[in-house]
Amino acid sequence: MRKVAVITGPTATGKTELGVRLARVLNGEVVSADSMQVYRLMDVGTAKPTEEEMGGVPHHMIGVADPFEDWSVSRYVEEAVPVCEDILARGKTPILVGGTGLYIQALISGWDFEARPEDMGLRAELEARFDRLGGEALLAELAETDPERARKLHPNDKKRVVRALEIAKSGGSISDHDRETQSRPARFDARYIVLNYADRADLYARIDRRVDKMMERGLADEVRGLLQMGLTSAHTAMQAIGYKEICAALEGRCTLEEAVETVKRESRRYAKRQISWCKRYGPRLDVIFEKEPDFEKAVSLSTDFLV
RNA sequence: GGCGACAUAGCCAAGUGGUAAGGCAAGGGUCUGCAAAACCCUGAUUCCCCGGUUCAAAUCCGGGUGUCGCCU
Repeated sequence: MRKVAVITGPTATGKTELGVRLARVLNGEVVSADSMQVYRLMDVGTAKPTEEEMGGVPHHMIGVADPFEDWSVSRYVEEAVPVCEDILARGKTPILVGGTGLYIQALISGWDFEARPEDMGLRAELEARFDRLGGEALLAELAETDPERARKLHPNDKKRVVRALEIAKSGGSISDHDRETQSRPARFDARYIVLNYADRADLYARIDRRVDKMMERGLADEVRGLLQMGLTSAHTAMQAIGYKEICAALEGRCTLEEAVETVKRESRRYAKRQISWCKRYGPRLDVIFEKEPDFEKAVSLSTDFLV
């Protein structure tokens, strides 16, 4: 009942391929859980599956937003939940594939983000005050309305302190909201399949190789095109690894070679954070590859686990 | 061959007599509306080697080794 298979793990482990293979044997459809593949025109740098790689398996939540849009988890949940429900209603299995932990967690859990319109003016104002007065001061302010949250946040954590204050200003409390959403039952019965490599060095080597391939496939041209369209670092889409660094090179702030090295390094660090996030998942199957990925084995382990 | 400079953590690097800053990388971690984001934690019983001066040396002196530069 409402069973969803989740395929996750650090970047460059073969989530996409396993997703497609599993979709075939399970009669499923892939729902991407990737915060950057949602954007159109960002294909090579986000390692979006090609038509060929999708192999006829329906894929959802890819290229559903314009790079200029302010996309976020809330939009993701808003759109991905109905997609999963539709797949289930048609008697098929949603296969959630991606490395954005927050998106996966938000989708599976009962979290919702509705009824709280973004107030960019307020946010900008709070950010300015944070810069002027410091984190301790704003945290003290937050403590007046949400002491619980204030205790948990670090004074340097500008993003979260500002966010908590935004909610406080509109009369709410993140702690109350969290408690409320936490008490809800999960939306789906998720089974987690976590991909990784036995030896971190092998994963890192794959990441490096993949970045080189992205360059061969024209990542620089893709970034150039986006810049020409007017995309700037102010847009969320430009936070994507591979894009911001190449952008720096195109603007003459470093050489292309340096940018590529930075992309590799940032991708490795990103993978490390993903590994850390993955440790929280519940009913799970760890598929650990040795030197090379073994998808035959991964599929058979996964199907056993899911049935 | 001579002269000079330098030698501090994987890398960059501060410190010039009082008990080893900082940055980057690496590792670990947090995560409820930008998440490929943001944030937190961890590292030299020791400063190229040997000897000396001193209560005390990464810091001063002598020698050695290495690197770089200049000169012949």
